[in-house]
Amino acid sequence: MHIDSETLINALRNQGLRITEARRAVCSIVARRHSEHLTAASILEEVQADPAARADQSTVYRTLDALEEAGLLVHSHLGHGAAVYHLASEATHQHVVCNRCGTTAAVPAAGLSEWLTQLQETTGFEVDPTHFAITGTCPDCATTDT
Amino acid sequence: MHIDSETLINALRNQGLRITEARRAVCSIVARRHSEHLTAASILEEVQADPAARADQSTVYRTLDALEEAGLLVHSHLGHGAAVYHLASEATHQHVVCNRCGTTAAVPAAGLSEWLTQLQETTGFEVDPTHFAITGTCPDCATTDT
DNA sequence: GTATCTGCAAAACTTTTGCAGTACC
DNA sequence: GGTACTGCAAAAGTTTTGCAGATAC
Repeated sequence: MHIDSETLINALRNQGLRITEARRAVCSIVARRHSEHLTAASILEEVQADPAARADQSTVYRTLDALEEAGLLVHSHLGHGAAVYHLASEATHQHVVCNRCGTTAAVPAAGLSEWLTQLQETTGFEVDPTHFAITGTCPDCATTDT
Repeated sequence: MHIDSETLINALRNQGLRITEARRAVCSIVARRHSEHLTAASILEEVQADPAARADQSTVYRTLDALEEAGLLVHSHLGHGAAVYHLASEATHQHVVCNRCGTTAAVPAAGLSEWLTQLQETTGFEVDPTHFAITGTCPDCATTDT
């Protein structure tokens, strides 16, 4: 289910936030590229590439924060570098990340939820299944170099 | 099983690396404080506090890298901030990290290994169970503020 | 003696912040 | 009109790098 730009904008409006060009631009990019691993840097680059919509770095971060506050967006740390952002509605999947090439793969839901439940019961933590990444070595890198 | 400083030093020597005061100092700290969540900053602080062993920031990082290369040390990212280092021999446990207060808890092994095996089979990744952190909200923070 | 290490300093990289001006409602 | 947002610029925090000099082997 894809969220469109308007949905994001409306959600911001419902939070009492003002709708500005910069926010429209960021929402538009986030909505359009919802299936990718968006980093703040790539969003920034795309916003600044559009002469009609340029927004400053700090504005991009502040907008991403606002979207997170509103519960529409989540970020996760997939590796050593920058955080990646996804729509909260799509954040139901987890990732394994290759620690050599950065390739990611989706973690199959099977088995995960039982384990998370168990983890939650044992530790008392309310585990957030959207904010973690698992590292490993992808099949390609594993064969390329033992 | 605790690794002592000499074991680390010897391993470095076996890699053909030179044994310097700075490396001894870092190895000593890592060995002594093996059970803690050591950050580069805390190691640096401790090294510099010892007048007989001061080492520069860059030297600390380079030594930690060398120990990782040698397979004696691993680092993981538990949150938004700095990486934490542990001895590879002790890196058999995983962590849940509270995304509010930073408290960590150990993940019980029960259930984990089956799930990891399953994950490994499905994705083809050689999953590294030592380098990931799971975020969530710890019991304290969950009650403090809903 | 020489290749490796070290210290220093500065840069790289991501993210945050202060502040004066702009624009949304 | 007033408050919230923006852009700019600079800072903060962690990690990396270039280089000249020191040191382990």
